[in-house]
Amino acid sequence: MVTNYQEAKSQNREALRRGLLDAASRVLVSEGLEALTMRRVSQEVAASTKVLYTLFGNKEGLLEQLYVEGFERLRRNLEAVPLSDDPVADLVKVALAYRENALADPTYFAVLFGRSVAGFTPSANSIEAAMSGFALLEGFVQRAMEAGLLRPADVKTSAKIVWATLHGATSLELDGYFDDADPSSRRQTYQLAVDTLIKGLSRFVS
Amino acid sequence: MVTNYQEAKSQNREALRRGLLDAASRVLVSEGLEALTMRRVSQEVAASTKVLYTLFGNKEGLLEQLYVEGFERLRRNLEAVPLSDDPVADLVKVALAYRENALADPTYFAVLFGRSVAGFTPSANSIEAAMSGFALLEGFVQRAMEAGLLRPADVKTSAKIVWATLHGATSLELDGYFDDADPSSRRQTYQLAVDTLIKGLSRFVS
DNA sequence: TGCTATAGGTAACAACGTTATTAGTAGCAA
DNA sequence: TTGCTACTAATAACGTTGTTACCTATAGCA
Repeated sequence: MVTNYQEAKSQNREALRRGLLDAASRVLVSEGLEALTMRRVSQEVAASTKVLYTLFGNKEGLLEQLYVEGFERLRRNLEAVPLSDDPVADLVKVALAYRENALADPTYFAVLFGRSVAGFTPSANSIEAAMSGFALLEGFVQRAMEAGLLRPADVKTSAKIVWATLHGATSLELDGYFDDADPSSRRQTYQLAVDTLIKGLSRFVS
Repeated sequence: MVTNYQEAKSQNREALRRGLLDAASRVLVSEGLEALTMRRVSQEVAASTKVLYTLFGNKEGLLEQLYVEGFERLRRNLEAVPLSDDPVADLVKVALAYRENALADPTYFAVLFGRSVAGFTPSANSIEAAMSGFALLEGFVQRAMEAGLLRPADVKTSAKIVWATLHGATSLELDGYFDDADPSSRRQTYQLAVDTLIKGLSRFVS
């Protein structure tokens, strides 16, 4: 039947797409962004570059899929944070998870937020798909605000402020501007940034 | 005399270097990072690419000079902030200037903070030279802290936290994640981020 | 006037993204 | 089985990029 054929074909396509994306991820994480060439990725799966072009269109298309994948990984890592009965403590935990996610795979972080990846800017469509991680952050903020722990304000704006702080501290550290002696003091700087942020958002000052 | 000859030669070299760097700046600002090729820059000054290689070594050398130039521009823009007798208000003004600097020349911002500019990572030497802008920020923080307006803390760490907030909010806006309806609401979001930061750092809560 | 050093132009090389051409394969109908 | 159609992938090529080997020319000096 035609439908089954089409279905099987699209399943094959999906499996192939997934395999190619994983190959690209492997190259990206283990060899860096410079090594992520069409030839390198295709040879990773022992095929020609043509496969990449039929499935992703061009390199920008491949990068866009990696971009979406990177945001999914971020969301999964933020979702893995266990909830307690203290919304503010949970917000701090998710803040730390943001940094951990970036430090675990810095090259992915570069795909998500490195401007200037040769002519790559994610489509509005991809950006929207990527915002689910932000929506998650927004949930944490809303929860703390509804519990009366944060000063009443527009939730979306407050969440943007939270994201900006986490993102700025993480970016500067990854770019080497927090090069204190040891890694633990960098972690402490991040911790203090989060503390300051919470203090600024809090209804009561401790 | 040898010294004069050498001096004249090095002056010429310096003038030439400056001219090439300005040409590269023009291309970068007006045509974007993709257009910044060795051939494009050399044709901007009607010369061959060889000149760029004798003066900068390779493309990474040219990017490194643009990196230093970008941080000097940032420092100049931050220095242009007029001082008042309110250290906290001045800190807010310098915070706004950070954003303005980035929005004025986003491509320069990409050179400074875009990871993944094809294999470009600034040398430790350049990073150090670039930190003068940060030192300036540190001065504003110190002034406000010594006036008793900010909660006593390590000045350098507090300045890092300030920088992280400004940088995060600016980066996310430039990357298109603050795509509210109009630009003025983006400015307001940034303003609120700065307010929250100040509140978190303040000794007294208003 | 020659000698030396060095800077700059030309043309080429290797690697990259991309595509035109070609070959092969799977499904379908006779 | 035998053609026909659609589509996929391999190959080889093209244009552009960073880079360099080779050559030329110019400036200073004896």
